[in-house]
Amino acid sequence: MWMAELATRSGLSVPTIKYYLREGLLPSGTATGATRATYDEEHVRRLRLIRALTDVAGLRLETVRQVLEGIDGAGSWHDAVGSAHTRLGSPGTQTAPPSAASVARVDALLERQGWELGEDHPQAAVLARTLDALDELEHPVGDELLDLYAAAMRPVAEHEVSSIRVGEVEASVEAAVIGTLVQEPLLLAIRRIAQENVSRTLES
Amino acid sequence: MWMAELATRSGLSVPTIKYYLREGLLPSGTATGATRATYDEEHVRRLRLIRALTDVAGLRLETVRQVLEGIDGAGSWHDAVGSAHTRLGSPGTQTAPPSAASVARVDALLERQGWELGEDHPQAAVLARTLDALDELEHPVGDELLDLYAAAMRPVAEHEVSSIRVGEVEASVEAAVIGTLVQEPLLLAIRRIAQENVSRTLES
DNA sequence: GCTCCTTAGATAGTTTTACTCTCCAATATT
DNA sequence: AATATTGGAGAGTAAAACTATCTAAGGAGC
Repeated sequence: MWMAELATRSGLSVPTIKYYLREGLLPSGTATGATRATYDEEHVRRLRLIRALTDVAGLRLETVRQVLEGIDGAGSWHDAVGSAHTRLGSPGTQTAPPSAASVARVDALLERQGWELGEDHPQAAVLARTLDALDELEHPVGDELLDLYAAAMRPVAEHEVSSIRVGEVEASVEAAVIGTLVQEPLLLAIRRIAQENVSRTLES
Repeated sequence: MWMAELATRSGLSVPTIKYYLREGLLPSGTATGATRATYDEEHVRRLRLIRALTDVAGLRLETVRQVLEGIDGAGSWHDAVGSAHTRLGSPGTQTAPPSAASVARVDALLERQGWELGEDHPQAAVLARTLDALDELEHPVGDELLDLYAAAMRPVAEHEVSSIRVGEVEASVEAAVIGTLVQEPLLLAIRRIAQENVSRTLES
């Protein structure tokens, strides 16, 4: 298909797609001359993934680019998710290093849960920095809440990982990123709904 | 304290604080003349909350402003969280209305869980739109995953809500917003760490 | 072959968000 | 009285994500 069809199929404008090509988010089509190129279903899928990662998961384009590079270079679920997590850092703009106390608390959590993580893992840093932020707000969270979160996420993670590992590795690498990033709003929305219902029950 | 001290105490620059004042994110200090005003601890707290909501929870300033208005006007946990959720919509930029099929699936989920929610609740819309997005990515999620998420979030929500209701209502309204929004990265980071560990276990 | 239309590729312009800077007159401080 | 700081207002800036324009080269229809 040509550019015009790619635009209608993906629901994006031609200038936007050109912009994504320039930014390295979308691979070039197959050139059929100096001013012509054809695109395939893979390009449509890629565009839909880009929009899901920006609109649904709330990632910035630069982060999307790095995540996509990770997809293209990964050889397994573990690779893909690890790569995505490495690029992600935090959802916000935090960059300051976490306090030693919070890092120790995260290490203790991993120890209690029997979880292993490489040195300087970005999610561990996010965890520690968020603990710092909550302390500064005079709203510290206890280890029991962290353990509760871990206990809640363990079966979720088990189901999510195992449900993806049925297909072949190549396709499942993309599925890994979708399962991790695009499903996040699902989990958060359900948490918020649950909170409101608990709150309503206690109120009356 | 004066502006200069407020700046050092909050870690923000004077122009940034002036900007927040202009944008209605921070209430004015007590004027002691035409060109002087004093600020108190409440201002320091408010600034720290603003930075946590932007840097940690990833909210835009306009959303922060609406959430803060909700805090100031709320009379209970339920009010505060409900107001925050109303302003939030989705983390990304989604605005299109969800499909009828997804809305029906969300209604069925609420029914199965015994949860009630007002008409057109924003989190229900986020849920439905995310289901649509996952369908378009040819990565549909089943009702069993939604139920698993709900089962995982139920005890989490119960703990979070009940642990806040110990103090008086006034202060707990702010705690409600912090507990909901600022703790989100904690939950997501722990989910990602859990996923990596499950993945590592299955890999070897 | 000729005309018209679309396209690749490049450059420049726009919009939004979140600041950051500059002024000015009025105070405080010294 | 001299100097420094502040409140308030307006303009300027930087980054992100598009959006528009331009040019020359094809290709499609006649």
